Amino acid sequence: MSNKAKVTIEDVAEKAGVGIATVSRAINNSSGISGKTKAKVLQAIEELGFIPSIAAQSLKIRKTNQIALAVPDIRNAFVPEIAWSVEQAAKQHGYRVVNINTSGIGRIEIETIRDVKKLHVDGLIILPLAYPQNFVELVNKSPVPISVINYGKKLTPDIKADVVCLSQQEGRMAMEHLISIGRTRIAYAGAPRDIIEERYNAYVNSLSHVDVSLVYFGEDFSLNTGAKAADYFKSLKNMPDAVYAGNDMVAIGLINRFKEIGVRVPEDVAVCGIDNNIYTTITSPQISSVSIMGVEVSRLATELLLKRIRDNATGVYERVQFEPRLIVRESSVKMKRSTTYLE
Amino acid sequence: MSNKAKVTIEDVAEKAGVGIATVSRAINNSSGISGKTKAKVLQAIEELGFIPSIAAQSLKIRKTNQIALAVPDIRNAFVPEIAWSVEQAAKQHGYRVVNINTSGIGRIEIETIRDVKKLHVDGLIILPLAYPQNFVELVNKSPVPISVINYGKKLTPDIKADVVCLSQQEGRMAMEHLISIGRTRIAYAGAPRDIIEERYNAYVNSLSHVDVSLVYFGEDFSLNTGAKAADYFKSLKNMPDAVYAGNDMVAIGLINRFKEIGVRVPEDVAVCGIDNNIYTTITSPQISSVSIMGVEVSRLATELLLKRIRDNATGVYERVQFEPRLIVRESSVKMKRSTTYLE
DNA sequence: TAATCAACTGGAAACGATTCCATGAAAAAG
DNA sequence: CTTTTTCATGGAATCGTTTCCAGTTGATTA
Repeated sequence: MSNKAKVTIEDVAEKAGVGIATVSRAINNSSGISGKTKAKVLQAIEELGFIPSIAAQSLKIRKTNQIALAVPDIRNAFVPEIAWSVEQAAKQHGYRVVNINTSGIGRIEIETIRDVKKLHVDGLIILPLAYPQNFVELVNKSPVPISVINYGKKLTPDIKADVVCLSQQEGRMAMEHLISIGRTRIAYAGAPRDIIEERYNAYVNSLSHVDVSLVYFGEDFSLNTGAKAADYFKSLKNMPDAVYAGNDMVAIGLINRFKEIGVRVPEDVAVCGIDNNIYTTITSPQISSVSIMGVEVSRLATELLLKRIRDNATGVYERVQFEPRLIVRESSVKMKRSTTYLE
Repeated sequence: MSNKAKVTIEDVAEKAGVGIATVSRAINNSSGISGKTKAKVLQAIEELGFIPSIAAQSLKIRKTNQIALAVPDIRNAFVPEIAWSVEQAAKQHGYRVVNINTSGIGRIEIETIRDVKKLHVDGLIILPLAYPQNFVELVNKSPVPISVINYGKKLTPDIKADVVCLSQQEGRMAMEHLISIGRTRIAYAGAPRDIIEERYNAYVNSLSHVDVSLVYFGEDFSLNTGAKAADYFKSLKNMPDAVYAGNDMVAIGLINRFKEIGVRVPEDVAVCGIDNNIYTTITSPQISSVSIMGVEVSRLATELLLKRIRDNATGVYERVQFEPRLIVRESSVKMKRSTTYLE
């Protein structure tokens, strides 16, 4: 770590034999500067290794070129690709990303929005989990633009933020897939829970008749629930020929356990999960799943936020829905390559 | 998004009937201010909803309260917990974290270090992958302190950065574990590769005699290599009774394939991986592995960096080694709970 | 009571950029 | 060859803090 004294715009100006205003024009390549002078200044900048003080710029132009990304927990399976996607999109536009983990705790989600100014950012992308009471209210009084990545609750239309979400077709797509491959006794494994109960509803709605013996409600959407569901289904006289898992963790638990107790996937039972999280490709068989389009959703959320920042706009907030996408893998359709992995 | 005019320190001063210097003292609770005045000021701050301009503070005190974290790719299995750990540690000290993905590309690692000033941070934590030629040189001329999370090359001792790494005992620990549970025909699966060839060396050094038929070198450290290794080992007249996998991805590929071809893990073959990445717990059986201590390593790297920033120190750079830790799971030792998952 | 001293306090000068505005030179128009 | 217009240019003000330094006040001491 070396420590030369800071080179300022004034040093550059002196070296180039021009005024500081001119140097500024060269840096920001604004108009009103001749090509010749500009070259001279750029030359001086190069020689001195001058880098403008971002603090000073920020103070003056009231922009930080930073956005914040608040997610529940970067360690959650579906989050890293979102963080990655946001960072890529932001970088393209010259923005840096400050990462915040809210732990899905309402209090922290609240603080993040309320004290967004303390983050020194021009905007905020938030993926809420807790959806605290006053969520919309806080968003609406935020001093900086906000984009919401909404995988949870329906948000009231009066929210002053761009919202990117999924059309709630994940469940239907998974079910249609299982039906389309000729399965007739399709089971459900998951948990009842308000935020994503749509996934169970989709199950019910996709069937003309629900056989309640084929519904397994565990406590949560975990590996464990999947494993227990597998045991349960195996114990039935009349086993299902397919399982629609409420999410991928359940699907993984299910498949692992099925393999242990001699149920073949997909021959005996086809399995389809939801989320298309990163784990779906490391299991064997790899798991068919419905993608929640994390990369696309978060990229758009970023683009919308940056656009709003750039335009300094406050009107006409966007609300975009992505279609989930079915990714067929080995857990529902027998494939040739069952031993080796692609990529 | 609302837009009141910015409340400045002057507004506060006026409201509280004091000078701006006094307000500043109250904010930073510096000395030289009476309790009474301070209360008055704090009251005014509260009423006006004043939040100091970070840009102005940064400009004046030459600190940003931000650090950057440069990792290869947040989507890599072992990275999220590092990012999480860094963020937690930083937050405790009032620092924000700017995340950078280098993609493990040397050019980007170089740029990140060289242009660290453009990141508007007080320090940098970098987890290099490419280790470009001039890595040390660039680090040494960085204008801000750097901490290196070093899972790769040995770094020359003249590097002007705190370095946190692992004692290179991962391989030995995995091998000792397999030996200690009574396995005698221990195989190796992985790839030859300079950075972590130590892992293969550990294999050789842990054995009095190396049976070359038990060494499988694939092209990389991937699931695929693991799957192919499984096929290879199965094809042997005299199968190994344990496999030491060069990393967890190989171990996963190995185990998945073993299950498919009727080799029981751990009964027939015990498997131990390295990295203790997050996938090890979602497979069945869960995988025994040697932890590279990502959380601890990165937390310390963060603490050291912040300490150096705070002390404005340039001398006596730390070089800390962590001991890897063996995590025994189901792939090496038969356990009761093979169906359900803990946590 | 006067002198000394400590503790508060506020004005003003930074910090390092951007940008308005006035100025001068050069180019275009008459 | 003037007069007008255009274009570059630099000086100075400004962004919102922190902090030096000098001044005020009230308490302590002789």
